[in-house]
Amino acid sequence: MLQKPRGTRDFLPDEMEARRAVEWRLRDVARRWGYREVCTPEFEDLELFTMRSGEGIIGEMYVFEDKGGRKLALRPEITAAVIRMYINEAKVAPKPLRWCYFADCFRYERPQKGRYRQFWQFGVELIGADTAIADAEVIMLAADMLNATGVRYELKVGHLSFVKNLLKDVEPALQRTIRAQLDKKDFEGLKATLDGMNRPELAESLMTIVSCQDLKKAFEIAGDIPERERIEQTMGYLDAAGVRYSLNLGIARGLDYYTGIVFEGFADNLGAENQILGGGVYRLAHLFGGDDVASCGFAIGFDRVMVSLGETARTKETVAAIVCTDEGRTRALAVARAFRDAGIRTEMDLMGRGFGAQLGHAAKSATFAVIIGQREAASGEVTLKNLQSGEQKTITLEAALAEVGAVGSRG
RNA sequence: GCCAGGGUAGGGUAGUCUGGUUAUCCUAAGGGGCUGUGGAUCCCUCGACCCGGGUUCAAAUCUCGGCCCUGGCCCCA
Repeated sequence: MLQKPRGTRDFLPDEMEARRAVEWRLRDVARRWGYREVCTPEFEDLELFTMRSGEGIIGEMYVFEDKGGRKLALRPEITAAVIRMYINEAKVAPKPLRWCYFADCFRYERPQKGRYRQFWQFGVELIGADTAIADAEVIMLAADMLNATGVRYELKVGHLSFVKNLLKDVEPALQRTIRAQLDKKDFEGLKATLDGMNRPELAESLMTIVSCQDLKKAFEIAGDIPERERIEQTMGYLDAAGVRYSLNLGIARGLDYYTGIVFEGFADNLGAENQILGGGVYRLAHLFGGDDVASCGFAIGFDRVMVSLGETARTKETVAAIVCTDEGRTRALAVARAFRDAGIRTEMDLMGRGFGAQLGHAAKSATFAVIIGQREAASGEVTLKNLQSGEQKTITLEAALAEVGAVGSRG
C-alpha cells in the first residue's frame, strides 16, 4: 500500500474541525489587534533562505530545481518570505504594517513528538514600528493568542543586549558558542569555555544574569546598555497590562538577525519539543535589498499547540437527517433545500435504504430526523423527531427550521 | 545523522519466545430478518500478517536489508 511521505499527516474530519476551531480563535485575536492576513508562495527562491541563514540550512530544507533550472525551496518558515513581500509590494505603505499569516512550512528533519516535516505556523509581523510600545504590543498579542487557544504555557521574555554587552570584547566565534551554552543553560560547558579564555569573572556575571529575575539587578551586572530606557519601558507596559511572563536574559534564538527583545513560549505538558512560540525584534529587510526597517514578530507552532491541547471533547454539530419514503422524496429534496438555506447541516439518504434503515442511520449521525412520507408530502408539513429524546411532532416547515436552528445556535 | 521500542482487516487486538489446520476476538462498515419509526438481538457479507531477500518440506513467527511509526539525542529558522 502507498504510504504518505515521512513526517506528514492525514487529518480526518474530527481532527480537521478541531484544528480549524483553534485556527479561527487565533485569527480572531489577530484581527481584533488590527493584524491582517497575508499569504506568500509555498516555495521561494532558495536564495531567500540561504541569504538569511547560510548554506548550512540546505540540508534541512526541501530543495528542488524546476523545469527552468531555477533553484527553489519549500518554505521552511514564513518570516523571510513576509519581509521579501514587504520589500516587493509594500515598501511605501503607511507604517506600521500589522500582518499575520497561517500557513504550512516544510523542514527535512527527523520526525518526533510535535515535530513533523510539514507543519503549520500562525505568525504575526509588525513592520516599521521601532518603539517600546510596539515591542510590548507584539508580546501582549502573543500572550493573548496563546490564551485564546487554551494551552497551558510559560512565556519567557529576554533581551539580547545584556549578554551582548558582557561579551562585547570577546571574539565573534566564541560569542556564538557562549550564547548557545547560555541558551541551553549548559553551565559546565560555559565554565570550560571561559576558563580557556582566562575570564572567570565573566562566567560569574553571565550565569547570574541568565537566572536574574530582577531587571534593575540585571542592568547593574551587564553595565551600560544603550537600550536601557526602551527595555524598561517595554517591561513596564507588560507589567501594567498584567502579562504573565518571566525574565530570561539567556534566550539566544537561533539566528543573528534578532536585535532586541526576544521571547519564547513553552507548553507545560509536552516532551522534548515543547517550544510553542518564538519571536523578537529583528532587522532583516536590508538583507533583501530593502530599507533597514525594524520589525517585531513571532510564530506559534500550531501543531504543537494542538498536541498540547490533546483530545478535547468536541461539541457535535447539529445535523438534520432527512428521512423519506419514495412518495415523499421530491418534497424531501425541497425541505432539505430549505434547511440548508437556513444554514443547518442537512443530509439525505443516498444508499437507497428503507425507511427504518434510514432512521437507524440517522440515529447514529444526526441530532434530528426530518421525516417526509406520503402524509407529510400531502399536507406540506414535516415530522420532526428529536433523536436524543425520541419525541416527535408534525409541524410546519417554518416551525421545524426554527426549532432545529435554535439548537444549532446553542452549539 | 545516532539510540531504544514497534508495524497483524478502517480502528483496537490474540498468536511470535517454542515455525505446522481455514490467523483469534472486539469494534466499525455493507446487507437481511423489517416499504411509517431508530441505537437491542439474530443471521450473512466485506476486510489484515509493512516491503524485499535468506533459511526451511513449511515463515506472521527465525534471519538480513529497507520503508514507516512512537519516544529520546543532535538540531531547531
